[in-house]
Amino acid sequence: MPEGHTIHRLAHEYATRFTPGKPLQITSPQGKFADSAALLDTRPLTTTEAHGKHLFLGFGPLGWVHIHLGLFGKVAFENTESGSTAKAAPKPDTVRLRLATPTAWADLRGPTTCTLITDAEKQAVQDRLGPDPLRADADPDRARRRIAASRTTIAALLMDQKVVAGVGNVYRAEVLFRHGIDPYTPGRDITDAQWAALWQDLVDLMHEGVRLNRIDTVRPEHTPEAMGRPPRRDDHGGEVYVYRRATLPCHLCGGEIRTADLAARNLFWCPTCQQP
DNA sequence: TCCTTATGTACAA
DNA sequence: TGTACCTAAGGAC
Repeated sequence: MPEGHTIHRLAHEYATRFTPGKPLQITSPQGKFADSAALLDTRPLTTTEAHGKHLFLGFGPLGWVHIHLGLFGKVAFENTESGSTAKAAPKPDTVRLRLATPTAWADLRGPTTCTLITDAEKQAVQDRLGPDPLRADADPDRARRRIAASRTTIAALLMDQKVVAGVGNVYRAEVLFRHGIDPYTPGRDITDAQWAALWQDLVDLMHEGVRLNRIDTVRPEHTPEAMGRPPRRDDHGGEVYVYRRATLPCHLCGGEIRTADLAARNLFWCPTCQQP
């Protein structure tokens, strides 16, 4: 479930479970990361960092493991210390990277990227990314300038990691709905006030996403309970206004949610609540 | 058991 | 714009 909130949560999880200092058994059961895993084996994880959808696991002078989950990547953590019985370890044949202590492990499967890189290479990755609403050092004006100069639609710009880092298909659809903005609005037509509100909302929503480990975007006054409707929860575990709700009635106006292809992704919006 | 789909990105043409 | 890549879940049979 990888948008930026997932990656920041993973950075925190890896850090709390494996730092500071304990030597780790580092392997690549699947083999595709075997050479680097051998280099890192028995070393401690020293720090972790997230920028947008990129995760960096720091191993001091040996560099960083750069992880990008892509669409399918997942990390499974297990602690065999507290639980009475360790869950049967899932099949190792797809595990790209395993960090393990005698009592805990973390298995990474299906990432689009898992490579050992240098400080300079890590910096180069980050230099290509826009501001991340989940990072304290983010400068929303950098994103603002790119958007203001662009004829590309705001829906496409929000997904462009060079513009804003960490926003994916769910947050993009939801934040545009929450501000009543037509996804096809060209970036240059987004006002300063609209951008300020979008950014602040992304900061709030994504922090909430980290905290809850899911994407919830429906305001309290619009929940099914508040609206007098039967309770519900979307497929992905949270509650949203438009994402993957094509042809269902809009929570606010009751009209049909629409979907369309935009840059090879599914866009969702309410044509009534999000007017040009 | 097969088919579709997915919260992503990179690269070729 | 199309395609390749990585994995697993859910639904149709």
